[in-house]
Amino acid sequence: MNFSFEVVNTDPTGARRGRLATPHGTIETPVFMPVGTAATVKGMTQEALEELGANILLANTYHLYLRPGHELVRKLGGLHRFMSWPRAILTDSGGYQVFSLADLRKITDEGVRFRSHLDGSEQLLTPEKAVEIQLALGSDIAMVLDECIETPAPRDKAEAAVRRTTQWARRARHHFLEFATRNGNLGQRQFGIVQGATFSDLRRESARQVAELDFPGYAVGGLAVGEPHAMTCEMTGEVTAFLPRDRPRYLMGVGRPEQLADYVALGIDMMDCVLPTRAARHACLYTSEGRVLIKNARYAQDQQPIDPACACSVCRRYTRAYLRHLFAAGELTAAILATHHNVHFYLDIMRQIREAIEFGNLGKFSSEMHARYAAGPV
RNA sequence: GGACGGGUGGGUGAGUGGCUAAAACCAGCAGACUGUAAAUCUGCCGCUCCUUGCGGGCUACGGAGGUUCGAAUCCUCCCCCGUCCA
Repeated sequence: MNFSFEVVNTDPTGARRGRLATPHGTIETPVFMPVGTAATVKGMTQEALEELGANILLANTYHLYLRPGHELVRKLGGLHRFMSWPRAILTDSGGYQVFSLADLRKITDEGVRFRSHLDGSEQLLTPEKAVEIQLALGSDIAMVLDECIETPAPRDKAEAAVRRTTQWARRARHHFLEFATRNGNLGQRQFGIVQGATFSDLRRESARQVAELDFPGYAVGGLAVGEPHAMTCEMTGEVTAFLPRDRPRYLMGVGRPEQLADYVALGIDMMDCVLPTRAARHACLYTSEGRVLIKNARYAQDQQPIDPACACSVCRRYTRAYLRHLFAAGELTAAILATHHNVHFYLDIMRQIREAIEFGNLGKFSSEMHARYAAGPV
């Protein structure tokens, strides 16, 4: 199956209903991609993800490079076969680790030197290396290595990150096209990434520069890393206006349940976030009425499901009281059930968003979500 | 009956004269989490008062007395627990 993207519908807000075809299946967009950094969505099996209708997962270049190693994965038939995931995979480049492992790395124009958090060994990740690792993994979509910085950031730092991100994108693009031609590529596509922190002009400039490299898809990076939601939206809007309409747009690392529709309304087609899975492991459950902090004493005798309006298998079978007990007891099943529910909830939000775009009432959906989540934990 | 060892905040358990309302861990309560170094991290955790502060008062280290400016810490007696000897 060839890689292609088509916008099948738009609504007045600027939201797009689309279809992204990959070698591992066609994805209805806007889409939310559960994060499976180390070739697993923590707390979930691949069969469960398939049942929930996840059509694309995220995995991480840097983490899989360190362990088990991209060459091993290649030898074992690529990431899809290795982890037995027949649907699409997008691999992040390690750019986020530039941000999150700030105290363990050093950036130069050449690339990023990491001190491995696993064994302390020094590792060099370059734009070219990130390309090669991802080709070995065989993901459907490979991200270029970028420099992700915190927000708010000083102007000069943001400028430097944009300059380097563009420079790296150029190198990554060339290397990808050349290396793939020489060594074979089973249909992987490469996405560019826009940076620019919270500066509108830098965001626009970054978008313009990266778009020149003619990627089949574009990501907006470096957002939701400290700035307020309104700023995230403002910057996203600045960028999407400058990206080609016929290519998928991926807003990296977002968001909270009530924020997803906002990004979609700004023309975003793809999102990913660790929040549903991480929060689940930390006993934070997302529901149609807001967040449920299931460890709270108030749920000790609550015989309702997590979310009475939810159709997931966990809500059909287990009570809040039982979930609370599992968390209190430190049982692994707590994380498994909570993760299942939250991922279902996120994927269901996306289903509703896609439907809302078709019916032209995405704005209404968005304001309802915000209203329900405004009050804090239920 | 005797010899040792020991009794500390909900639990385990540090502390052997003032820096101790008393370490640490657990439990409990609450919160955070946005391209995952996260089954993690943070705060509170004797009672009480207020002008919420490195604030005041009270109570507290088995019990009762005592020494001392000052005691969970030293002394005396008593109670209880454990081990061993009769």
